[in-house]
Amino acid sequence: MNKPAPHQSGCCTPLGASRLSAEAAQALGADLGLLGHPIRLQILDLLAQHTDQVCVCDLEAALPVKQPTVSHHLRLLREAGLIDCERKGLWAYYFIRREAVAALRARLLAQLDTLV
Amino acid sequence: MNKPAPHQSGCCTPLGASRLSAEAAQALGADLGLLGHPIRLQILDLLAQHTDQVCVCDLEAALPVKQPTVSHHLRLLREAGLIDCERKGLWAYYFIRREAVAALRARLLAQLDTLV
DNA sequence: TTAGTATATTGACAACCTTCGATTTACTTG
DNA sequence: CAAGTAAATCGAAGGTTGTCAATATACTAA
Repeated sequence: MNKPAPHQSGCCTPLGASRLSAEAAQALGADLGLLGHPIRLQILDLLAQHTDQVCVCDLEAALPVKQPTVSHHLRLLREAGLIDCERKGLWAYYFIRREAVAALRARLLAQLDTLV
Repeated sequence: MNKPAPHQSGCCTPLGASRLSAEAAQALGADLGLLGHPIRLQILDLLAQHTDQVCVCDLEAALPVKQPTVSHHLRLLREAGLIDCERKGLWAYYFIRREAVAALRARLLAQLDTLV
């Protein structure tokens, strides 16, 4: 991305680079973007309040979207490592990976702290 | 959204409702979605590391997008109350509203804690 | 008043995301 | 084996979001 010529008049002193690199902002944005969807938040919440595994059919029943959509969001959360599943015959049982959620929480918190 | 008939076979015990209501999930998702963009994160970071106000032209110089795009993201952040600005003649000086960021941080933290 | 400048807004376009019907896959059971 | 079922995947439609050129706005200064 080529920057335009700076202003000629002295409105201000030029800033240094952001502490947050473009790559770091991209990564943090991806984390936040993953969490930033109501269905995914509800899935995480449902899984978080059950110590045992939860069958997909129960998630479908608790959520206001159809089966392929639930499956899609489960995939995104699984690919991000926040949840995992175990297949037992026909059924799939999902569970939250609390250590991954805790790590994500810690990362977000660390970044948010620098903004306050 | 009409739910399909539940399975006939006993794969599991039906879940109760999520602790996170659909509305709460929507609101939390909006908060996260606002933060979940690299340019907005960089803007917040740039403003956060300066105690004084920052001229728009400096933000433009520090970001890899063009002027209207910067203006667009500044508007979203301002409408969310996370930043504000003061116009001085031709120039606009933006600043972070640390108490609003802190409130957002607290809200996110409270919700994330229930997931761990 | 005229020319010039910084920022905001508009409008159009592209990229991305979400959703769901249809289908496939993988399994169980008769 | 064939029939049936749960979940994943595919593919298309619709919606939202991000981007920028062009323009408008609001101000300064000659």
